Amino acid sequence: MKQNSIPEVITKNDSTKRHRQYEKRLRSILRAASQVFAKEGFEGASVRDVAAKAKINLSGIYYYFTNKDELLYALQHHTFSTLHETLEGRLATLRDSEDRLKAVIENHFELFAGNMDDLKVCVHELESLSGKYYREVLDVRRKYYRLVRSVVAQNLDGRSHDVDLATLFLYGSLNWVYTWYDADKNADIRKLSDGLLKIYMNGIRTS
Amino acid sequence: MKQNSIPEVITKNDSTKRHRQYEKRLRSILRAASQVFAKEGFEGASVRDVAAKAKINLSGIYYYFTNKDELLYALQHHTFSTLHETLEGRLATLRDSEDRLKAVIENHFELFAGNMDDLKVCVHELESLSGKYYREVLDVRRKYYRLVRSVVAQNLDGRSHDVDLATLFLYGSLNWVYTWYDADKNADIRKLSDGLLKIYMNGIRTS
DNA sequence: ATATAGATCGAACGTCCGTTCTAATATTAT
DNA sequence: ATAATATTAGAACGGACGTTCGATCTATAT
Repeated sequence: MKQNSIPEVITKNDSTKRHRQYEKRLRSILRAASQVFAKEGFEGASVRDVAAKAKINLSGIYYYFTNKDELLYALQHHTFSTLHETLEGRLATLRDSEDRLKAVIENHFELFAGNMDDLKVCVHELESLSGKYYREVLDVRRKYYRLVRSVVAQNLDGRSHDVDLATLFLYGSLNWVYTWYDADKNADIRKLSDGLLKIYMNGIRTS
Repeated sequence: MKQNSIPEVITKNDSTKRHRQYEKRLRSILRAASQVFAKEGFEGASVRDVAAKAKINLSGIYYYFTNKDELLYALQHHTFSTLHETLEGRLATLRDSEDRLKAVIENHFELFAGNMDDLKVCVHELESLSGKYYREVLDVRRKYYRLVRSVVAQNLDGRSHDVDLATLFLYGSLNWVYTWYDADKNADIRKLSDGLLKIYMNGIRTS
């Protein structure tokens, strides 16, 4: 039943009991990998740790994934794709430029709050892959970047800001969150979103 | 001649030839470590790589540093201290709140441009140390954070922003720079500083 | 019930890593 | 010159790591 080397691409909608078991295991491994990578870093984490957390034998991992890199690849590809897709979904119904910028920020923060480990691994291990894996993840990242950039550009319209610079500053605020966010202290995600939106739109001068 | 286990704290101003040689070697090792850690990540980098880049024997490293962690500690402690000290120096003569905020941003970006590897290692390996090493670096980071925070607070004065949130968003923009900065493309550091200052102060709405 | 393919497991291999130990060399002090 | 000390060098250790392999177990199909 083992399929493609790229787990995202599910071959057939084979909904046998076996297939469902397979997918369940695969997801549980990815969840374990996400937790371990987030805690130890990709290089510092061992496949043995992932196996232990997923309650599977070490070699069992290699039945589902061809190597350690592919674990990170699957994680990053899936998470960045989700980030991009959910944002596209939100933007589809919005026309007002400020609403769209708000959607960008809320989408990022809400997805982060719901998948802290995933987002942290994505943001912190940007350079841990290489070759084909790296390039494919980079493609998705670029798609997401372009989408965010287009929303920023729409808000900038006519003003003398460098679009990429403005986008990257926003990116920084969004991505840095994993280093300080505390689920207890910063429970209210909407407050974070509003705070950033206000500052980014109007600056810290306005109240 | 080997001194304290914490290289920052130079014991005596022993200016013998030997001592000067010792310090030179020590700095060359730190520079090598900075380059290797920036490229491979702290966990991914090997002490052998650092030794090779510093053109010293592997065991030579252990004459100057007690272990690999101490290399990172020395690097981070020194760089964060510098960041803090240079900012304090700049702020000493400035009273206007916007000027002071500008100093924060310029200080960070200029120091980054001049020591890309150091800053990257500092920002990217925030969690790679533990125990005493971690705590001591954290102390310096906190000092720097408080200083930046106080400048932000001064600019916020009376307005309904959360001071920590506002500081952390600024932090994000500042620290994220290592992921995208290209010395050729973004040669003009002052342009970066001005761009961020404008956005952070006035938002993207104003031209 | 038996055959077949899917899934799990235990054990091992080769490699690289951080660190240490001891000997050798270079520099300074007497 | 000789002794003392600072520094470098080479070799090795024990352990952890990613990965592989063949055996074994399990579920499905006939």
